[in-house]
This record gives sequence, structure tokens and C-alpha cells, in this order.
Amino acid sequence: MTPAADLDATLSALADPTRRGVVELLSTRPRRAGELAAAFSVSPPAMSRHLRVLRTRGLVEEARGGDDARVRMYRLRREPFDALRQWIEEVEAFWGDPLGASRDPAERRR
Amino acid sequence: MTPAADLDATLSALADPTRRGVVELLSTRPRRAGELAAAFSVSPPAMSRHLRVLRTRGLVEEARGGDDARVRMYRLRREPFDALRQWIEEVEAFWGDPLGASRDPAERRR
DNA sequence: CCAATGATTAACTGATAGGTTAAATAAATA
DNA sequence: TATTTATTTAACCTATCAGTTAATCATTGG
Repeated sequence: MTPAADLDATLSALADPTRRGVVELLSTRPRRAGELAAAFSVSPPAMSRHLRVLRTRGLVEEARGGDDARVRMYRLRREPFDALRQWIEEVEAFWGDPLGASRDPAERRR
Repeated sequence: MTPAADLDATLSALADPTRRGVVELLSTRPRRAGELAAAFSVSPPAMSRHLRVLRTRGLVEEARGGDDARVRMYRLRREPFDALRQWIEEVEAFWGDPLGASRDPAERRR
């Protein structure tokens, strides 16, 4: 199983609405730090710290943009999302899910 | 898409290690509150509050145990886990996942 | 070289979360 | 009814977190 520490890092990173919004934006395409700050109308320092949280916990990675070295591009990393999804699937095994069945929400609930 | 507020409730509930441990325990079978408190060596009041968080956010439900009404059993609710898994899958669509492919971690990472 | 731009770090602040002990509530039992 | 057991609520304390402004670092372009 995924080390508990990793899950903790991932979940506490995603527990913040701004960071979750960042993740959603980045799931469209990589973005610059400033672009992200503007998108959520938080100050650049605030966004910088959110990005640091996401980076140190492995949810995003920094890729210094090619031509202009002042710019920092951020891109999603897959691993933590895979690990979290897997954890959820293990929990959901409680309902006897044959792993992929009952993707349909119209099924029994409890 | 799942309302952002629900995701926030689910994720902030799961961001705490103790509550996550409770979820893992409950994914085996429903338990009494006291049983859970003992399992994580936290005081009953602390566990009570964790359970309230999990309950108000819909991750567990209370099912007053049949014979002894002092006892309260807690049981997992499926909905929030489904919703969270779905959100993750949407994010992971970034990698062109055909929804169920690349369950194999040996695939490309970014 | 100097001014402007993109972003981060530093220092401070207010709000929130989780833990504890003590008191209260509720129900089974002697 | 009084006592014991299971759990929650109340009150309090400390630590952490997210946001802000001001200062710093790095890079580009006049």
C-alpha cells in the first residue's frame, strides 16, 4: 500500500480550495505561476506558496520555461493522483466493488 | 461535476491521518465509537469530534446499534468516495487516460 | 549599467483545527 | 432510584495555515 505519509501529503495539499483549483487548471495544460495567481485573484506570494506546497508534495513539477528564464511553468505529476485513486478503490472494496463495476452512481449507495 | 463544496468537505475530512485511519478501519466493518478511540489511542472526546466531522461531511453515518442503545455504530457511506474518485479521474484525463487504461503503474508517468 | 518584469522569501496577523480535562447527557442494570 | 457505562459537549490551549505587504533574487531589454 502507498505509504501513509504520501497520502497525507497529497490529501492535505488537495484540501485547500485554491490548490485544488490550481490542479484543475493544470489538468487542462501547464501554466505560468503568474497566470495561476491571476486566475484565483490571490497575491503572487500566496500563489507562490501554494505552488511550493504542491511541488514539495509531488503533485506538480516546475519546468523553467524555455525562452524566458524568469517564467516558471508548472505541470501536473501523475503519481500522487494514481496513489490516491488506488487508496480510494481499496476503501471502496468495502462495498464489494469488482474494481470498475458500479461506476454507475445509480447503484446501491451503502 | 461534483459541487466544489462537497469535494472540499470530503478532502478536508480525509486530510487528517486519524480520520483516514478511521475510514480504513471502517472499510473492514462498522465499529463502535469507543472501539475507534481505543484503536488510535486518542481520548474519547477527540474521537467523538473526528466522527462528527466525518458524519457531518457525509463520509460515515451513525447507526445506533440494535440491542444496546448506548452504543453507536459508525459505517462508511459510499457517495463521497465515488465523487472523489470521479474528480481524480477527471484530473487524470490530462494524461489521456481512456478511463481504466494505465491502471498499470508501469506506464509512463507524466 | 539600470529599469522593469516574474517570482520567491521574510515577517507579521487572524482564523481554524486538533488535543486535553472536566462536566453533561443517555441508557442499561443492580 | 442510584450506579455504571458509552459518548458527547464545553472550555481552553497551542500549533499550523493562508493571506497580506515589503524586501530580495534573477533575468531581460533599453
